[in-house]
Amino acid sequence: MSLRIALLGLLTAAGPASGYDLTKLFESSISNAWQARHSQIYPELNKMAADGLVTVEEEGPRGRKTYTITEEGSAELRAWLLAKGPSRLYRSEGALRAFLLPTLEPHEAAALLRTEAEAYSLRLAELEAICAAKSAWREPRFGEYALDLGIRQTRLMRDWAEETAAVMEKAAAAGEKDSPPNAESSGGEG
Amino acid sequence: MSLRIALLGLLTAAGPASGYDLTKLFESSISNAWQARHSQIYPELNKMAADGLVTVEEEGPRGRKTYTITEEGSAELRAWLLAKGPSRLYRSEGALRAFLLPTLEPHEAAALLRTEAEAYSLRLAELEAICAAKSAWREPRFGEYALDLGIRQTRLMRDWAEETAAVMEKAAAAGEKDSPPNAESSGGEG
DNA sequence: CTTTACATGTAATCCGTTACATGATTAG
DNA sequence: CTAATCATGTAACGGATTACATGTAAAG
Repeated sequence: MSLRIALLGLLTAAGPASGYDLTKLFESSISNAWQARHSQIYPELNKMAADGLVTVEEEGPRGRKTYTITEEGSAELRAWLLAKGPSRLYRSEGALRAFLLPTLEPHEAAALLRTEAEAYSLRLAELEAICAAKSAWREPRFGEYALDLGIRQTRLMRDWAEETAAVMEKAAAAGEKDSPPNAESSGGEG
Repeated sequence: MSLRIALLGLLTAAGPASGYDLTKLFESSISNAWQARHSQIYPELNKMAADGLVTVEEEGPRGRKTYTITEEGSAELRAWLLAKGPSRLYRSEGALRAFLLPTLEPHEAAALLRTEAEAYSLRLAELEAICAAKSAWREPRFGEYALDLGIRQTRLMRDWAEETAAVMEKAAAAGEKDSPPNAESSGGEG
């Protein structure tokens, strides 16, 4: 369902667009929250057309089909947004990796975190560049809020990675993986 | 692949466990980053056993099978963590919703954001409670870093939602959906 | 003419969710 | 005896990825 909703949102925000356009829009705008490849988008658009949520208003040069959202499509999008329900589907390979890092030796984990932090820095720079030179949306502020969110999230990941790396480096320096932070008395626990 | 890795990680961190245990561990620990139901976990464990990544060391009362990670399993987990590649699979229905909010009227969006913010507040309280009374992991600090990350992310979402709600409320009060923030001179930019 | 970008699709496979199905053990 | 919890599984369906497949138009 989410893919369908995302497409309806993009069509609302960017105006009529082809599957090709929507594929690129996905990458350049919404990929921070959701991802889809053209192989998923094209069939979905066909289904949506069959369901009356979009129409093909115009056919261009090389088989290009320009989709326009219908009233029914707008209603569907609106209904989805207004329907509550804490349907919080969330998956992040980055967070999963973060979770599993302590299964490595501290110095290994620290090194990885530093690398990750750098990647997040780069990503952050990209996002800030997009923020500076943003494309023309039909809806003026569309994407701005989400971009803001994306920047905040990326910054958070970078900071977390760096701080955690620092902690792990300290642990590595302190000697061992299993030694607790306070290295004074050895509390015997099973 | 991620599911398999997550299970290997949990078996490393928590020690031998049954599919049932792992299902609960998923919910209580890693659900902030990844989700899986028992219907996915049980078959996966069987496949992993077939692949030699885990073994059934012990069979308990009602068909209970206790899985233990093997050397091969540890190697697989380790390899996955050390193998880089910015394979950042990320999906968040919450972020998607955020992205699409500006397609609503500002006052509607604001109301939704307030609701979301409240939900995040609750979630935050839950996570902080887990943080206070955390369970005993085999690896001492396992899950701590990820929990810290989860708390930060939840707080970020709450704050973002509140701030964005404020902006939208202001926009709603200013009158219209399409009026830009600076209502003075119309800066002409292409 | 050749390369690049535009443009759309399908098929095989895998991942994930929901629903169905079963039964043992424990606590009251 | 009954209900709750423990414990494992399968089947049907839908969502997502990868690879395959095709062809047009524009730019050099």
